[in-house]
Amino acid sequence: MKQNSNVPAFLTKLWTLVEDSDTNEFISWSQEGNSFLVMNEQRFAKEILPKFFKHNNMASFVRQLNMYGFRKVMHIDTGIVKQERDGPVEFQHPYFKHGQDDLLENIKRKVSNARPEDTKIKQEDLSNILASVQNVNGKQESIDSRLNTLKRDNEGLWREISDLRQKHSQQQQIIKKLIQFIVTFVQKNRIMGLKRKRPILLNNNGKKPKYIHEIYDEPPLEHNKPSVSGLKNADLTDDVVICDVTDNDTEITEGPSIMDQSGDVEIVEVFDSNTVSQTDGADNPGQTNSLVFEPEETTISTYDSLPTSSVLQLNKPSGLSLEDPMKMMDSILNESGAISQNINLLGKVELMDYLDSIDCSLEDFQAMLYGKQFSIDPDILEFFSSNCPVNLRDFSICTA
Amino acid sequence: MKQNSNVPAFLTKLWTLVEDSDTNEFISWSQEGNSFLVMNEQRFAKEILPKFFKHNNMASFVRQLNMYGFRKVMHIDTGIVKQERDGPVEFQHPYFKHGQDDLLENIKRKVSNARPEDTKIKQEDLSNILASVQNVNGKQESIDSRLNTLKRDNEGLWREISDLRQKHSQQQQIIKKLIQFIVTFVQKNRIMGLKRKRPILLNNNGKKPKYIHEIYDEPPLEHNKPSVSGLKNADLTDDVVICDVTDNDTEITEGPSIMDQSGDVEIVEVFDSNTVSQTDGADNPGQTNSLVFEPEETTISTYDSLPTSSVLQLNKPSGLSLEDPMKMMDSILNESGAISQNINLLGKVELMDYLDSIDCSLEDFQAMLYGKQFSIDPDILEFFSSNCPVNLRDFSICTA
Amino acid sequence: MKQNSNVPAFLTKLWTLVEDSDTNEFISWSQEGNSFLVMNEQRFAKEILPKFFKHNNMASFVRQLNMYGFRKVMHIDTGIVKQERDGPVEFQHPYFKHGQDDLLENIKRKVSNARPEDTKIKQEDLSNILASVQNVNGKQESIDSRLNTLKRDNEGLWREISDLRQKHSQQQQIIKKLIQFIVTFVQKNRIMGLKRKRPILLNNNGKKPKYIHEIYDEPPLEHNKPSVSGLKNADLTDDVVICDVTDNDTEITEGPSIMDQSGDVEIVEVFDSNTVSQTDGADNPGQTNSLVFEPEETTISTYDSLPTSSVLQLNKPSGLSLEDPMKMMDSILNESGAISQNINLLGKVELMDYLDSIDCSLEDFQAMLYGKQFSIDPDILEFFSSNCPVNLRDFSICTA
DNA sequence: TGCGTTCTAGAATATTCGCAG
DNA sequence: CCTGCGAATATTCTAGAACGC
Repeated sequence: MKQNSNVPAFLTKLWTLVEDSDTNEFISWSQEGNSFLVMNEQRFAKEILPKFFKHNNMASFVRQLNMYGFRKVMHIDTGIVKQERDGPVEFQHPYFKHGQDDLLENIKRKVSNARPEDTKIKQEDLSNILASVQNVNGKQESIDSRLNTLKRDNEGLWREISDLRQKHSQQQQIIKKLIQFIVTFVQKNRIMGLKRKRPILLNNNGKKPKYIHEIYDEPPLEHNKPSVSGLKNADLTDDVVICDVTDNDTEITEGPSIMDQSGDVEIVEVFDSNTVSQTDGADNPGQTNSLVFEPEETTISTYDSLPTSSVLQLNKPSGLSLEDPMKMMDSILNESGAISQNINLLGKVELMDYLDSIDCSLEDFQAMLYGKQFSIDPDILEFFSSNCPVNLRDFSICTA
Repeated sequence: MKQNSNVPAFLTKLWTLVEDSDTNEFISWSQEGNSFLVMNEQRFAKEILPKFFKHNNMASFVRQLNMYGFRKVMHIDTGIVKQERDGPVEFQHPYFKHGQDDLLENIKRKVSNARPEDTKIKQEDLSNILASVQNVNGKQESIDSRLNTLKRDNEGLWREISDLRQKHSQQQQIIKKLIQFIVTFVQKNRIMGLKRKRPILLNNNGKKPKYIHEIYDEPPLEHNKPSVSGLKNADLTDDVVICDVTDNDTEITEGPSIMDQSGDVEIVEVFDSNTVSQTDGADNPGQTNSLVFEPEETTISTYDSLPTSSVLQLNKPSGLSLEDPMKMMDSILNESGAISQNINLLGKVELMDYLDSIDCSLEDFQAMLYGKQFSIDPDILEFFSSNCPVNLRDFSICTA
Repeated sequence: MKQNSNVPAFLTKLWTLVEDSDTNEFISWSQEGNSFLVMNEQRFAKEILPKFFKHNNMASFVRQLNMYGFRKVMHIDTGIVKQERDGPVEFQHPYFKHGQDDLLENIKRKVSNARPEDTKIKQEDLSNILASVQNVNGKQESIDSRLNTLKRDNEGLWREISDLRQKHSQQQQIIKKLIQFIVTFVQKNRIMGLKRKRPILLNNNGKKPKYIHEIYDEPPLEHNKPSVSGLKNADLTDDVVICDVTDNDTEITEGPSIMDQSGDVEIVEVFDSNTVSQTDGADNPGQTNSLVFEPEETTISTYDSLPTSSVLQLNKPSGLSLEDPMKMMDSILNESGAISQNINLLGKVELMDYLDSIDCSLEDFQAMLYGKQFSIDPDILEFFSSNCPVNLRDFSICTA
């Protein structure tokens, strides 16, 4: 009995056992040769098995058969309680056939790996799934807290933005007020100063009171009407009347006296504004005009097209016109789209009328006046000192 | 007779039993061959069954038949005639037919449903849960990345807001400086020009009442009418009335005297401002006052309550007062709560004293000059009315 | 042999078997009475078992024993001495004891509940896992919606910020324009008004070149000194010198001619500008220049120390100078880094040239009215130059 | 590690019991 | 009472597992 190759001992022993004719009394091939029979189970176990194995238990033998894949062949009479001896026990295996010992090597012993594949895999799956779920849960908590953080963050952002919006709005208000103020101020200033740039008519008669009377008592009625109706002629009723003091010795005499005190030189300019040039172009050289007083066209082009090149503006006489600021303001308004209404303030006919009248008196007044020291209205000061309860600390200007 | 394959013993035994001609006496095929008959139930159970099974109970036999899906074939007379008992018992099964033993393997024994329902459901559940968990995991990754994106987004937002805050602060600083500048500028300008708008009292003779009468009682009424055409004719009666001091030798004489001292020209202003009214209230009719020089109340109400009706402001003589800008600035400050300190600059008593003194000379100075009506350059008006297409609605200034 | 209660047949049969003294040859209680012995296994199986069971297999008997929890009692010699084969087989069960048949009911047959333990536990796990997964799913939906909400929120925030940015930019533009405007305005105003504030020399001879010499060569030196040393005295050398044209009949006569046409009064100003000094550098001492027109150094230092005491400024005649606003604006521009270029506008040589020419005419004009020279309060200048740390680079105004 | 032995358990079928219709 | 079926048990075959070699 040789066992070559890697065929388990049990198989070779079994093969030998079944082949051996000496044991045919207890164990032998079936007739078809594809199975074997154990005739007298009890005697076989007690007498034969011990010769080949370490035991005499039919059970152990059967266990081995099962372990190698042998199956018991069921008989119809199985289960019948036979008083006498039991019928033979038959086992078969696809690779256990008579005369074909070479098939034995195909018979493999079973290994206990069936279960793990099934149940344990499920367990592993369960464990994995469980772990996965818990993992997801943990992550979810993290996500949740992060979400809450983000949510609070966003709320903070909204508050910030709201704050910024408010601040912006406040600034906008400030700017608006500022612009309003500036517009008004410029208007005022213009009324007072801008007109001055215009040619001043020397009131040859020297009778300013008289002139005033003329203006307000007599002529005013005349030039007021046109100014009410139209816009532009009113301007012609211009402003100031300048008398060249150089011609006037007495004045000159006085001037120097002042000059001696202030240490400044006197310059006597004779302004002629476009107004004058328009009405009395012959008298006013165009050059002078364009240089000093032609605010309209020149100025506009200057500011609109070259808002940044102030130098150029300055080089342009018209640029000096006080109309420029207004233009600039206009451009501001245009660009910012913010205060277009203010523009209208000046464009109104009513305004024109009013301004005309104001202009007349103001300019006349200023014409004679500039050069004096001004004082502030105490009331205004008081107003400012008492009318500003609001906290302006943002502006870190400290009062002495 | 061996039963290979996986056909249960019962089926093979049954098949054998029915086929066996030796047992035809007790059990045999029906005539059609699609069912079998048990003739002598009693004897069959006691004599035949034990030869094939471990029992001799017809009940057990029937139980097995039922277990494999066999059904008893009910005869019409079964329930009718009870006397005819012990008639043959007939059972049938779709796959139990005469001569077709190959169909036996289709006959399945009923099994307890517990297992399949249990284990198989678990498998399905496992699959479902696994898929669900994986799905959740996938979603979580998505959520996670979205969270991170949002987080970065928020960080960006914070940076943006920080930037905006900074820019706002910078703007605030700019505006502050601007306001400071303007305040200072206006102060300067005001000192120089603001006062001029006030009526100038001829200081020489101290005949303020006289002057006032001249201005307001006589001529004003006349030139007011044309101004009525505008909005507020009262406005046209404007601010300043300049009487040419040249007419008044004495006055002129006095003016220069002052001038000689301060190095300034003399201006004689006729104020019918509250200042004047305060000092000489009796001489100034309240009407005139409010009309021309009472900037505080009138102006304030005008600007504060009607910030948009600049036209009105302009038409109101008091509106023209350079105090308006200050008021406006004040309102700016008040609202923005920004530059309250600046206010104080003007509120000092020292300032008042100084201003008072300035005022005196200024008014004197103006008195000699004011008297002319001003008009605005129509070109400018036109420019403003036509050159501002931009929408400036943000600034809620409404045109009248 | 009756089997009461619910004790399985096997147990009662076994008990009977063991108890039955007739079978003591094959099966009996152990000496301790806590187990039973099967002496002749083979004979017991073939002779005894069939009498109680439907089989004669020792294996089936053992299987039943195992099924009811009986355990085989291992003998020390088992397996050691094979010769002494077929020694008695011993089984024991905690509730299978001699004389205590009442314990039998405690013996429970094993049911294929390996499943329940396994399957049911799995079921619970499955349920838990399933619930957990569903829970997670629910949370995830919540998170998802919250994420979406946040996302939309963030988008809104971005829009808000974009809006704020735009508004800020618009404001910035407005401010920029405003500053440009103010700069220009101040420039104009300065040219027109500032200069006037300076002492005007009545150029009686009408010799401007000559005038220049006079200013810079002779008188300037005198009043410059005080202004250099202190701040305020220079200011007192006020502004305008007004000459009453009424004195001059001829001029008046000419004026009215114009006036009749334009309806304006003529004003004659006497300017003394830095322009003059530049164009005629040799004639103008640098000192005078720096005093009057070189606002930079001197002015800057002045402003730093007294930023808040505007009152003082007001009280200081020099504070009236229009150069202050420029300085302030300059500081604004410098600090903001925005419009610093505008500053240069005033510092340019071209500008100077231009201003000079303008000044000549302007001053001539003002000469008659202005008579005093203005100077800036150095304190104010200093304040502005040092008190504006804020950066305004956002104002992208470029210098020419 | 693989194989053998033994004990025990799993699984399928078988037998029995009992209940519901 | 019979039929069909659930359920528990029984029987059989096979497998798991522990242990030893």
